Amino acid sequence: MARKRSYHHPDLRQALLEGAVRLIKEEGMRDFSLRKLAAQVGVSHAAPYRHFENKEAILATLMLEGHKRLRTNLLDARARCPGKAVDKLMAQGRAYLEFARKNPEYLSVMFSREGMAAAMSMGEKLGGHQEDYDSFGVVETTVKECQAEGAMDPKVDAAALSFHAWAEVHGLALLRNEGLIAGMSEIRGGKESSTLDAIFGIMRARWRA
Amino acid sequence: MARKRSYHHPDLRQALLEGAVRLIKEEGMRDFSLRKLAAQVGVSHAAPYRHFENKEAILATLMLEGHKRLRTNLLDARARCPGKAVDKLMAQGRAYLEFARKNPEYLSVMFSREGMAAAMSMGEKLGGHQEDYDSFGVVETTVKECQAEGAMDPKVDAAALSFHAWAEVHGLALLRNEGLIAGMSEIRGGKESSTLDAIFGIMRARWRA
DNA sequence: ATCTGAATGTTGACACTGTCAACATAAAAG
DNA sequence: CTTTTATGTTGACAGTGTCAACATTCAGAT
Repeated sequence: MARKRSYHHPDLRQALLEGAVRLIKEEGMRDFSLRKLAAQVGVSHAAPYRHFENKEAILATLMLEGHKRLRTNLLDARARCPGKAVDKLMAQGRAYLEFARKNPEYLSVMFSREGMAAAMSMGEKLGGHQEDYDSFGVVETTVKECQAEGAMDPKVDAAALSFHAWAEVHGLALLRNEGLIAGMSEIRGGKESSTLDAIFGIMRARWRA
Repeated sequence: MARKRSYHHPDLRQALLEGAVRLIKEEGMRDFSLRKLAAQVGVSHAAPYRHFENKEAILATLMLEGHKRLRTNLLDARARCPGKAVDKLMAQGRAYLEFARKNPEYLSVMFSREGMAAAMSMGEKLGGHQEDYDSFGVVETTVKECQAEGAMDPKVDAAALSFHAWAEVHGLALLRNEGLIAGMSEIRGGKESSTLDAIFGIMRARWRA
């Protein structure tokens, strides 16, 4: 019977965030509730309000955290991948999908609700480190490299190209997370992984100049 | 003061579905509640349970309805577009985006929650008309036409190609519905529509054999 | 060390939600 | 006309997000 923690929690804010991730992972985004979270952390049901304005705020924080992690994953993928910019872009696509598979709880938060609207307005409060959460910017940078290397048309708007690449992978990640790809693959007697490989093959071929 | 409707509603089930769409459109998916719906339709808070098992069931029905509508939109787009299969595919992409813009309430339902899982299991109850809800199948058919016309590699799995095309547009629709594209375009001093046009230009160029 | 104010945690309430059981009424079947 | 079935209503229950009032602990000034 570990003696009850002191009246003041050592770092409740952090404990709440970690507990939220765990809870969402276990019971899914839909059943996530503040009261359960408070109970799980071992604190009364209104305590979270000393650290977060409301439920949305804690989710928004998680969303920012997710973009931060995604960004480092993308950066890692680019750094680890030798070769041309196009290959780096493909590597980032795979990293995105892997992130989505391993952290569905983050992805469901990152692109739900008013989405980045809350994150954006909150990002301003966080001081000058907005870059840290700019996962999209990583893609855009790589796209520009592709243009510089002549793999993509330099006359086309880089943002449009980046959005296209992003949407391509983002849509794929969502469809898979909802089980659509697995379902379809099963119906046709195949496996999800092979279907995904095929799709990436198509992407690769299409992106080559 | 129209006299109070008879104790038995002429067609409560349909009224509930229509009311749900209206409510979701007005107040957004998040604030949608059964009790508000019941009140708006002018019926007591438990009445909906005579027509739907629970809240999810009514949303699932809406989801099916959405896929049905999307499907007809895609079919229309294909029928209306003369020319090669690749052009028909592009037309379907634009139709998808238009549907997403005009019916965000449907889209948010169609691809939320366990998504199609509920719809699939429910679709079986609806008898042999499952095709009517198979919006994905329309895309796959067109892709196969592309292969037959030599615009796409016939050796590549048609399902993989279709998923790729679907994800491409689906991701785009979601990013736009969340305001991301509009936001980015604004930042760069452009308009959402022109950004989208650019993206479609890219898609078209990439899909050409 | 003591007093004082701010930070943090708790309790109890409120309005709201989804859902169910018990009841009431209308329509259909016999 | 009676009985059964379909449909709508009322009232309850547990659970939710949120707030105000209260309690406790910590930090800084005296």
